[in-house]
Amino acid sequence: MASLIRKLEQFARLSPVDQVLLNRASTDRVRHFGPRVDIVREGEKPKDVHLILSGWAYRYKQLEDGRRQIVAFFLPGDICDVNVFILREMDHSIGTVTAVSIADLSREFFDKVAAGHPRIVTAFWWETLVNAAIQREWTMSLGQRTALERMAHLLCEIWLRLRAAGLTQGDSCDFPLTQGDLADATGLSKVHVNRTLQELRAGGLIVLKGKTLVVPNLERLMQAGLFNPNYLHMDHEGRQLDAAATPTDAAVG
Amino acid sequence: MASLIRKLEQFARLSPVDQVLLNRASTDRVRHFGPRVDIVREGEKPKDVHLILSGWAYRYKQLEDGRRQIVAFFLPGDICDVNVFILREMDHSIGTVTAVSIADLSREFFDKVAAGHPRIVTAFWWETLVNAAIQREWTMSLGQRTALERMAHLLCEIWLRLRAAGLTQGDSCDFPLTQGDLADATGLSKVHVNRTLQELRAGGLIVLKGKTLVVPNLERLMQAGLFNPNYLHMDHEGRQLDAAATPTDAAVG
DNA sequence: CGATTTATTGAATCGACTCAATTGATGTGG
DNA sequence: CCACATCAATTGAGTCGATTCAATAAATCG
Repeated sequence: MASLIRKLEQFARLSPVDQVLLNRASTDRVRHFGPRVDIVREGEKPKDVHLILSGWAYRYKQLEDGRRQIVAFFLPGDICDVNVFILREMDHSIGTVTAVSIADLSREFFDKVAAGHPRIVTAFWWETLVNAAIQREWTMSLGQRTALERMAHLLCEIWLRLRAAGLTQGDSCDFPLTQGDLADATGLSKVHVNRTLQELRAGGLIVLKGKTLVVPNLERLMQAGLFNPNYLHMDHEGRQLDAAATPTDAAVG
Repeated sequence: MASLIRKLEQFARLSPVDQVLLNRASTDRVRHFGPRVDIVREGEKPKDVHLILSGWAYRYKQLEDGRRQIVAFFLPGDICDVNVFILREMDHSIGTVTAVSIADLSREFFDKVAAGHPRIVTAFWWETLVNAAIQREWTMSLGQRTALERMAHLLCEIWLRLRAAGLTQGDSCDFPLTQGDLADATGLSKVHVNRTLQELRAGGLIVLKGKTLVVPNLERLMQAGLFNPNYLHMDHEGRQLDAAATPTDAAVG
């Protein structure tokens, strides 16, 4: 599908044959889910790899006593976990935020890719490495950043990822997460998320209302979140150093 | 080297040819570092993949103002990041705790593996997926677990990983981390780490003195840390196969 | 439209932090 | 091998960021 190819092309030049393969894989076995539903549950045997075609989802883990941590967000074009099926069981669950469409990618698809599509292999490695970097950055946020920084940082990450996927319109975007979701993602309480968002609003860093987020000045939000975009590794081929200093119009893709 | 092969064999059966290749790669270009030294720095162009032959190291990120987060520990047999060199620059640093020996694995090595050693490819994917799972678990810890749970959890993880590498002796092991390291890894202050360790000691969950850790009762420590080992994916099919190789003191250097 | 979820506000509390000082290890050079 | 310096661990006291509890207001939905 468009946003996956677009994303992967950021990194590796895909041949027409590569693209045909990806297109076929992403239209072959498609499933649809409603909002607030589990796609995958901890303990299950992973059968396929999931490609998000549309909608938002998250990866989460839960403790016996109910404490829940969202450990990642999935946006359109994201692949849940390249090659997970080599593991015996899932160590986490995946749930939807909005209605979601996914394509199931089979083991056979990956075997085929491995056998004859080196560019896609490289692109998948890149996706994997970036996801790992994002996860590290979350660790950093939860360990070191204050509530305000953490929230600002998360919003920057989502914003840049949405923008790279072509899902922002000017300085605004759809934003279906509730404050409860943000709480589970940032490790804060719902109440404190509310207060933190108010602080960001008061500083003119965001406008968040209904299910729309507006970022009037990405630079300032990045500063507030001590956000350094290097970990997203959106800067390959011709892109210059210092993507941080480059304002919004340096859209990716 | 022994502990890498041992680890990978846990997951995939490696052929003699596979093993020769790995052995050659891990004795080919070896470097030695002192304790408390950086092996890799944020911003550098990743040139090789590093395999830890001996010693402890960590991956860390740092903010402008000095706040530092350790995001992962490396123990003997660990590979820093399969395939990192496809990224333009490092988004984090790697530093040593003790003296460390590493082998540098080149791009050519990985190309060779990809071309003719499917078992190693699978094993590397497994390593990658497990590392990702560990990172998620850290996110969970930092976001949801209390100081005590967090510390207990971290100690469990390190313990199991050391044990899998054959680096525990009965119920004790070498433990070169300072309370400052533990603070940077758990997102707690040094003072609070100290108090948390005392609490664990008082509960008889650990004995930590000098640079030695004793875990008298792993079960209880796991309970204290709400530790579920599933995320380490140590339970796979391949393990049954080699009943011959028993976990004794297989040399690590 | 009532029902339910989501967002907001206030007040009291607590876990973890900072500051600051002391003790205990470890290490090094004379 | 001691003396000194340094780094790591411990303890106490006061503070603060974020939490919990609790209630109300505003959206959203069937």
